[in-house]
Amino acid sequence: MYKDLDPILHSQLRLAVISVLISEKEAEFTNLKEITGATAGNLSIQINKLKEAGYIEVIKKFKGNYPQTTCRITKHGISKFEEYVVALKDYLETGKKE
Amino acid sequence: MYKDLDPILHSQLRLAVISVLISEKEAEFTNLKEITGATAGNLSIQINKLKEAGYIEVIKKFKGNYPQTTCRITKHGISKFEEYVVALKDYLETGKKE
DNA sequence: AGTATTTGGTTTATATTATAAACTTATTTA
DNA sequence: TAAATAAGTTTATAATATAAACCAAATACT
Repeated sequence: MYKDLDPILHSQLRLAVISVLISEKEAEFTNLKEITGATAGNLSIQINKLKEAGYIEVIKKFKGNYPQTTCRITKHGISKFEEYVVALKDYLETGKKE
Repeated sequence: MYKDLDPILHSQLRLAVISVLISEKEAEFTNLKEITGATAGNLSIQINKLKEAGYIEVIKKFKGNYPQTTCRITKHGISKFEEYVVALKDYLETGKKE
């Protein structure tokens, strides 16, 4: 009961990024920015944290003349997300505690 | 998609407290401390935040010679929790976004 | 051609949160 | 009567999140 919630994932923006990457497998910075409604600065930092933690990989290329940052979830990221969802269930499912 | 997560509830300890109070309707400080594994200081602060936000009510009495702090969830707290659970689902349910 | 604006970000600074450590008041127990 | 325990609160510090400022290059205006 009440296992610790992974602090990397228990953050609205990082969780949203991972959520997108779980269902889409790959997403660009600008796309993530639009979907999440985050500011570029905040997104930049949170993407870096997810990268540092090994939850995502970040690929920097050029698309035409502009830089392009693409994010992809890693296996580690997927399994951490799954753990997080399981842990969180205990907090959300009420009336089942003893 | 990706509605904002209530910052009052999107906190491991406050969420655990609310989760307990949803299923048990009433709990004492020491009991919450034990269940959540939190330090007394942290719990004291988070209980106060929940009270300030009107999510719980705090009743201070004496049990024998010792002070006793009892927490109870309010209607507002219940509805906020329900909203939070709904909002969070979008982050957790994968492969259903468009 | 020169300047303003946009794109796609990063870095730095600040405000907010969470956590831990120290403290308080009173009560038991040795 | 000194030490330990109970039940917290307050203060200080560390961690996070957010916003604001900045940067380099590209494109658009005039």
